[in-house]
Amino acid sequence: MADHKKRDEIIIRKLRDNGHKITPQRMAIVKILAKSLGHPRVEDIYDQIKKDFPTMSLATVYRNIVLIKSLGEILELGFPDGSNRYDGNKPYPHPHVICIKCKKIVDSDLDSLEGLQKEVAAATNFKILNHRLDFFGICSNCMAKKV
Amino acid sequence: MADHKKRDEIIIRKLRDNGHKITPQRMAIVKILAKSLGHPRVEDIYDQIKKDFPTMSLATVYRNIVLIKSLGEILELGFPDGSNRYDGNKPYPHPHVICIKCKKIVDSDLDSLEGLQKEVAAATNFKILNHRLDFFGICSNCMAKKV
DNA sequence: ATGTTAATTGATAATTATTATTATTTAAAA
DNA sequence: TTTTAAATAATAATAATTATCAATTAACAT
Repeated sequence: MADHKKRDEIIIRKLRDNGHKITPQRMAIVKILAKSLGHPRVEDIYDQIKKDFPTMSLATVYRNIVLIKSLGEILELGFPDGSNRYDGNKPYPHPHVICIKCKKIVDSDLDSLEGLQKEVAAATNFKILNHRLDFFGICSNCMAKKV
Repeated sequence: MADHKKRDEIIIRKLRDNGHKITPQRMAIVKILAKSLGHPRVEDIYDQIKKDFPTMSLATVYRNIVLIKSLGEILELGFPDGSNRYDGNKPYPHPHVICIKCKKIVDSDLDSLEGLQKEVAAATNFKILNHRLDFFGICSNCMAKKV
């Protein structure tokens, strides 16, 4: 919880340092991004905030996500099915494990892929800047259901 | 080239075996998927085929991609920016190296991630079925340009 | 505290990629 | 050939995101 508060503050400071105003809507979006552990979608964020800001526009959520993303403070996870989710707590690339049944996303604690990355860079002559690794499968919960 | 021809035939046979008709449009789509090494987009396929079939409908391209994908004969690469590309030659998961400037996609010859996959499965208690690994960077060509 | 101003917002239109619909055509089997 | 279910072309519908623009407001300077 102390961590989440810190994430808020880090993101807000970054916004201020870059000359952006802190509106109540923006603050609310940052707080949700910082505290939610479940990789929320735009709609999840929108729905949550509408409780406090019934007039909140969906466009405002999109705009702020673009902004905060451009500052490097959230990680955008675009999936093959076209859906997007956001991680406001670990804004750097890290492997995810995704349940194809319940759509739950779990962060993996795998060591970094630096070794692989260097290998690939050498083989392809690319300057590698970023990577993305997802594992798709079925979580133990959904497995137990055996539907 | 013999390889490409073989890919054609493999996909066509798979279609026949599953009771699908081989129309000229379908054949053309398969041929392009089988011979193009550049991970074409739907539009690329559409544009190429329109040379031979000026009345080809875009929907036909989509329909056939869905079909061939459902037979496991092409790999769909949905990217974080929402774009989709298709690989008709290596329909199983393999790492890609993508240039963020010129959008070129190179197949990596990395060994499989089976080790990692097992590690992740054990740590998360998931049954892992699939994975996706992309490296993003700048290719040597774009690097040289130094724009 | 108040005024000023550029940034931000809300509302909604536009865009883009994909999917659905439907009348027509056609590949493949009888 | 004839038959028929599958496939196609044309286009409408959908869904997610982005653009537009008039109205509002946070932050700074009085």
